[in-house]
Amino acid sequence: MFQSRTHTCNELRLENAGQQVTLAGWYENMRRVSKNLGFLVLRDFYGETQVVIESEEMMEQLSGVNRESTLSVTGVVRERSSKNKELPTGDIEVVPEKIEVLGKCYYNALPFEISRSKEADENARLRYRYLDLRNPAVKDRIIMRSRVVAELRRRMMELDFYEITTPILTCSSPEGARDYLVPSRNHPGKFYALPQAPQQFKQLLMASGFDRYFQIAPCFRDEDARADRSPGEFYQLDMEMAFASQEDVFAVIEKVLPPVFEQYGLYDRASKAPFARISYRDAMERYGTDKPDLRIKLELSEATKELSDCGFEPFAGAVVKAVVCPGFTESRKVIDKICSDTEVQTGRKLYWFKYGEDGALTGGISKFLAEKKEAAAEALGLKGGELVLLAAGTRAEAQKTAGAARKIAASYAERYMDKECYEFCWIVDFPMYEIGEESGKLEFCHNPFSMPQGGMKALEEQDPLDIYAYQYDLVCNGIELSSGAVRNHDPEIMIKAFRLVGLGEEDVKAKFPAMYNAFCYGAPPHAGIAPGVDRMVMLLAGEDSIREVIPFPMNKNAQDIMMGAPSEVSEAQLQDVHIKIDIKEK
RNA sequence: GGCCCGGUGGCUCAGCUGGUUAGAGCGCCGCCCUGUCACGGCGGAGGUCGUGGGUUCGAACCCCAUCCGGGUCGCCA
Repeated sequence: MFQSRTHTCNELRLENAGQQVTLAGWYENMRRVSKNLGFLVLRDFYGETQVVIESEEMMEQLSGVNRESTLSVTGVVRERSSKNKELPTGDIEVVPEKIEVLGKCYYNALPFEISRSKEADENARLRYRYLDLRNPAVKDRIIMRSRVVAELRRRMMELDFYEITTPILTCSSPEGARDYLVPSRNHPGKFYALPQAPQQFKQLLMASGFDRYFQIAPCFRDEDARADRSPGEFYQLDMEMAFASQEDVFAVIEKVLPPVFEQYGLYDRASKAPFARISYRDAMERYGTDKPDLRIKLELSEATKELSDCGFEPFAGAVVKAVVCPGFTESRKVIDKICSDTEVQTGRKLYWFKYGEDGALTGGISKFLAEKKEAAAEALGLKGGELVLLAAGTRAEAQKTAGAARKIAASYAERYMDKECYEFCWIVDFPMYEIGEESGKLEFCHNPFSMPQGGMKALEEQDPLDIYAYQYDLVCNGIELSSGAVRNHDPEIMIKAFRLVGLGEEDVKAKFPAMYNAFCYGAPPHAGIAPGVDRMVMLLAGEDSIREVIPFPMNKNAQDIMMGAPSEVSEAQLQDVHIKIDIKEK
């Protein structure tokens, strides 16, 4: 048996000098100064400690040991003659009497340098994730995630929410993302599905009489990955409240999230309750997106009336949206960059002109605007010194392009952005229905379980396209953290809502039998939300890739190249679950 | 599935308009160095330039195909 450690590698200080100690950890590095003097760095979960080698014998013993082997070091703590202020243990070193190799590293060339693994090839990092995670900078993200999750739990419980687990093996749901399927052994030809979210179960908990539910819930969706969307599986802070309105849900989130963001995030400022509430339509008009970054002080202006018939061909008969950038002093080069970046991102052209201190129009498309100068200046509130960026097209195209230009302009000119904070907002009043682009027919805009604003009366009397849902998104710094809704708990309203898109009572019963039946036995009005945990931690850590905050992430193609998942299975296993493989050749 | 970017020693990358023997830093090996802390100095090993085909007197570089990785659009109630 090896000697137990007496201290961790981040524990010893000057006052420990003279003590006999045993440390254990990874052999990170050796700075060899001579034949009989070298400085070995020992690293464990907690930190690192310098071990000074002063004998030729011990130097020789270690010359046969590869870095990243695990060692046990027993010796005496000594004050360093030259201290390292950068290191918590930098005042001392351990003079070893005995060094024992606990776990040999068999390779003298690693796939990448541990301390620089973040620069290594993604594939190598994933394949050797256990080496990647030895890098403190990588490991710290995972620790942070653990602390954030613990803090979210603590705060939810403090608000009388109960964490309740819901099934992982459940049934396939007809809407939404592709399911992950699990074949059933006892029921030939039938399948379980992994839940895309605990949506129906949490609503059933409400119908069961639970008042406040939450769960750090694993969710499974078989959809393609993005930098901010891990393939296959992810976690949500899923919550639901009975006898609750939209405002009740907002109040909980506004209480729970800002302190966690301030405590664990890059920035120590987060929005205070209440967060800004912006209707979906307003968000599109003012920011050109339904997930606005409110740290950017610019907003879109409407210039259709003044400019659509100014004689500039691309504006003719089009909606024109403008981004007015006051006090713009950057070079022509920067303006060109804003335009080209916007075009790359949206596929649409961005136009511009400058409004001088003297009221003169210069640059860009200014010569087309001479006649409309006064009207435009008034409509856009120009005072002098502005750069005006212009986008044209259908309303949606102009909004989207100007929205992108707003973000890009702010990224080139710092004065338009107070970067060092977390700006939350609620996007509310999403339309209940829309005309599907493919079908050309009326469809649910988001979630068929949402309560239409105005209830049955709205469904019966209003144009479906004018009906809003009690459906909301939580947005922080331009990132969508969550959708949520006041649910439709009334079977009659549910059926009516489905009727409008051409589905009937039988469809509701067939697709969501448990929920429909449960709601026929007296259901509480309820509402909830489910912010993405991975995405929140990513935002707090300032990481651009979601893989940095997941302990064992899959690659873009939903493969775990370390474990080899997905993998083939034996014929016997397939027979057990009544599966025949039939792969079509390309 | 579409589009964009990339693939060059173990790792990160440079390599111009196609032109001698494909370079650098890190790591590895050897020698030197008694206080380093990204230790330093000297020397060395290590390359089918993703793969296949083509153009050319000549290809890491140009063309075609293909594989792999990342990003993005579709998709994600």
